[in-house]
Amino acid sequence: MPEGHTIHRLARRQHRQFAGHTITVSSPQGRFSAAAESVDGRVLDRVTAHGKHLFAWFGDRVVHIHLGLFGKYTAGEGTPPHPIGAIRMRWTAVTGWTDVRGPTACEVLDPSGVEAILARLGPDPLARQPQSAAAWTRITRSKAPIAGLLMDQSVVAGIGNVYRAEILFRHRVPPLTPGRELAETTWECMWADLVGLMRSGVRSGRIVTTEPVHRPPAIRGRVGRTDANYVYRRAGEPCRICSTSVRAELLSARRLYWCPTCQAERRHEPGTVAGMAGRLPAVAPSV
DNA sequence: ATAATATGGTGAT
DNA sequence: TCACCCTATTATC
Repeated sequence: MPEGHTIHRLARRQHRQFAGHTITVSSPQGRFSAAAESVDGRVLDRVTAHGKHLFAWFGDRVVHIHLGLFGKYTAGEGTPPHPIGAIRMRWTAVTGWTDVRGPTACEVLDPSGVEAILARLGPDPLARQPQSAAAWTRITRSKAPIAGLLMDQSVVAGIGNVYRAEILFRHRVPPLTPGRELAETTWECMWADLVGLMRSGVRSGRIVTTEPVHRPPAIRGRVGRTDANYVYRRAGEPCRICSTSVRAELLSARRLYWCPTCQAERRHEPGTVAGMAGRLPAVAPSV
């Protein structure tokens, strides 16, 4: 389930488990064997993340992972299990092991290769010092729909289909609003909200975007799988706020979910906080 | 058993 | 806009 929060969570976990240790790097599946050899037996310095990209630094060689839609990591302590399925890359160290399956990208880069990737990514809400300015510059100069811009990793890095749908709902923004028609105050609210939601996602390992008041009481403190979001994957179900049937349509080959009532077209009113005013608190929900 | 689907991205047309 | 890559899980026959 890889949106930005997943990658940052992995980076943190891998850093904690493996940094400072000698790593045995292999490719049970074989497709990464040659590159694995170039970092095998090195000491891992650190693991970093930007957007959906993961970087494991071994001196001047950097393993770059992008999980894509299907990629997954598994990990554990002790000796690794017998390989089952297609394990592209496996690490083993005295502290344990980790496997990755199905990544879109699994390659060894030099630092300039990393720079090239970072250069084409927009600001990441999960950065230590989140900087929204560059994203706003792109949005306010574009006539493309805001729903598309949010998914464009060169505008904002780390948002995926869930955060996209949910952040638009939480700020009552019609998904097809051209970027240039979005009020700056609305964008500032959306960005601040993204920072909170995604940080909460890193902590919990899931994407919970509903406010407690909009979902049934949590059972044993656990938010139900079907109660975690407002519109994502809820096509045809009643909106949690107004009961209108949630709609879904394909936009650039990705399914877009929204409530046609809560996110209705409305006249742009410069200088007003069109977003969360009077509707949702400007804080991330407690999970 | 087979098909559809999924939180993503690239490169050709 | 489309074809395609990657893998696992869920839905349908």
